[in-house]
Amino acid sequence: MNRNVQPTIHDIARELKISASTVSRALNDNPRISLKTREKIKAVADSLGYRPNTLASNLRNKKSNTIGIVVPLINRHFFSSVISGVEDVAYKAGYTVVIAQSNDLAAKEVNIVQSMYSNRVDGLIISIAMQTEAFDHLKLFSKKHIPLAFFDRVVSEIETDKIVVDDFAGAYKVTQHLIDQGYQRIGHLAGPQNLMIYLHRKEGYLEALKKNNIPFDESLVLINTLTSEDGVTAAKQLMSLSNPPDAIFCGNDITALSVMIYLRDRGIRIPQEVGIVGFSNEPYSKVVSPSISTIAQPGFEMGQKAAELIIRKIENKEKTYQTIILPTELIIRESSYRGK
Amino acid sequence: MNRNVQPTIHDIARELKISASTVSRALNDNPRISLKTREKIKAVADSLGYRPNTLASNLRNKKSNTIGIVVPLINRHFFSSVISGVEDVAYKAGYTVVIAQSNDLAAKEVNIVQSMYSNRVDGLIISIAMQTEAFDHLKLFSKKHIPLAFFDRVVSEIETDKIVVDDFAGAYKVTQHLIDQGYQRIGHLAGPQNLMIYLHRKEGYLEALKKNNIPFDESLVLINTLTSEDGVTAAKQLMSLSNPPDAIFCGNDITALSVMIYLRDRGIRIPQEVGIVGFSNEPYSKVVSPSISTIAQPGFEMGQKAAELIIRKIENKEKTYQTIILPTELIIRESSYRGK
DNA sequence: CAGGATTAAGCAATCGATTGCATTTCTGTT
DNA sequence: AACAGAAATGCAATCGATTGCTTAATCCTG
Repeated sequence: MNRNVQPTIHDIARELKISASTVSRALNDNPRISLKTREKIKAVADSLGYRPNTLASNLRNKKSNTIGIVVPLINRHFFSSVISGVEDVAYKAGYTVVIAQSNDLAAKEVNIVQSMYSNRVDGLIISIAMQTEAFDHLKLFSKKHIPLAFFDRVVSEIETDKIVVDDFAGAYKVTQHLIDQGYQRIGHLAGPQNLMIYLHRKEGYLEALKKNNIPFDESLVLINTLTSEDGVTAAKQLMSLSNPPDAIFCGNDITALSVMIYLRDRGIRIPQEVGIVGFSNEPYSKVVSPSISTIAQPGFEMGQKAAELIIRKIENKEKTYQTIILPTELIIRESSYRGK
Repeated sequence: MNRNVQPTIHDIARELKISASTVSRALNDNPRISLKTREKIKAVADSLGYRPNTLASNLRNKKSNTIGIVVPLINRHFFSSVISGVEDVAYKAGYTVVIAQSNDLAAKEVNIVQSMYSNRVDGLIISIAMQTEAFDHLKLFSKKHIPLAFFDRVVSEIETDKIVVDDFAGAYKVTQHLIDQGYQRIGHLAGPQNLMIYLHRKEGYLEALKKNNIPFDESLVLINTLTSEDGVTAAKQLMSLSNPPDAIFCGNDITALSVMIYLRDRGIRIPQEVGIVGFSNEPYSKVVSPSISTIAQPGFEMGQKAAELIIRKIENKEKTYQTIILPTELIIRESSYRGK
């Protein structure tokens, strides 16, 4: 009954007894077609409810006007902020954004990236999964000269655009802050050291200790995957040391929160007895009690920058790669402030 | 220098001196092609680094294997959870997810939806913008028989699949809870009444009052857009009444939090003097102090359900429309618990 | 070993939009 | 009226994968 079919330029052409090429040109406002016919064609297009088939256009033009973005987990404030930033810029520039989440699984990441390649995305923005340690799926993009940009969790062995925050400086700042507050034995929950961000955070921490002549105690640094549960496990381990820490720099706010709750439930006063700082400034860190000191990362801006960079590459306005290091901001809150 | 070109089935065909159709069939494991040639072809495909061009395939098959999802704001826990759920199911079923955010602007929503149509998404999942009041852009989908599903913020005048939570029951439960706790004058911050969710929440609230023979006082119900700022403004207005409320049912957790902070800063004790409840169970609601009582909405599950429904429609396994009403859960926390 | 049955593979059109080159139509001039 | 030159439009191939219909190759059996 109902015509399910979607009209094409040929339908418009038939209606007006002209050729499809004229219709195509008219709809693209090509001056080769007289204004009069152009208007006539557009009127018919409207009346038929014509909408260009982007697929066909993309195939012919070898351009999908699509940017892919791969994140470990969409449902995470930092990442959804980045996506939001990418979408914001991409939309304004006429690009569609395709998203996928790796769930921090290397295997899924490989699949996703290959599927994005098959979908012929014009560019790919990615923050790699925790487990990812082989990069052939990503090298494919650079090999084929398809623009690729990393953000946050970057791969150092692939030369391309990168947007990161200054993790080292952030970690240094936050550690120095703990020291300024009079904390003496500062522990650190670090993330997987194959990821630069966590390595840099640990290095910033170590550097701050060194600058302040605080001896490094290996037993105070624990490496795990920084889940909520990891935080509890680590807190248990740290506090059962014969000489437990009086402050803990957690690799992210998720562990900072779970560590804090664990300590609180054990009757340990924060920040009086133990100081806690996190990293990332999750929305809840500001409103929990005590509120959590942390390092703010400009997620939305990272997304915007990543999108801008990749679009410049796609449109060939830029040839050279750059690494943009965005500044972080130390946010001092209750969990580490003893009024000094 | 470097061949930037991506090999096609024709390249494989030329290599083996066979026809492209055979290659196509072989790669799709069509039994019409002998196992021997199939393997030969796959080997060559591998060695050339062949990846099918999904664009071409989609054009020919009139199917994009893509599902569009439009949300007001990606960067919002409930919505990113839904997206995550959609992505989860879609990925497993071989679909790509295209996202866009309307920023709660009707005009942007219209643009996005039209662009998704042009991109020939196989189905569209959407939660409409607050301001959206005309629905021609969405009717386009139902008119063309392209599967469409609403979640959360649905349009009642379009008949299609819908996934909502039981806002009425949730609001009833949470209001009844306040009454059980001994609160007598219960105010309500409501959202725009053109959106069913907010209308239903208000109705659930009214019904609970009625069932408990509590007279309805119009001055206790304020309608706004439920931003953080709206919460403060509303709290000010409510508390300056000659007979202010002793409890406030906020239309979402965002306003619940801002109302709570406003009251706290004015020295009003929560829950002793004023009880607060929210709606949506944002991640921070559990960890703020006092923690906020709220209604949990299963965002991830909504996304999964929406994806399942729309995929069934896309693949023609289901003809009839359904409205799935997911149950909500009342989570009683400190902000409204006086130990009764 | 002929001839039908079976198996394997190729031809060419198709999806819808785009574009280089060719053709038609119009305009103005002598 | 005829014609050059400009203006307007059309033809047909292309992008890469798919598929109905044929054709070619191989097999089997009397």
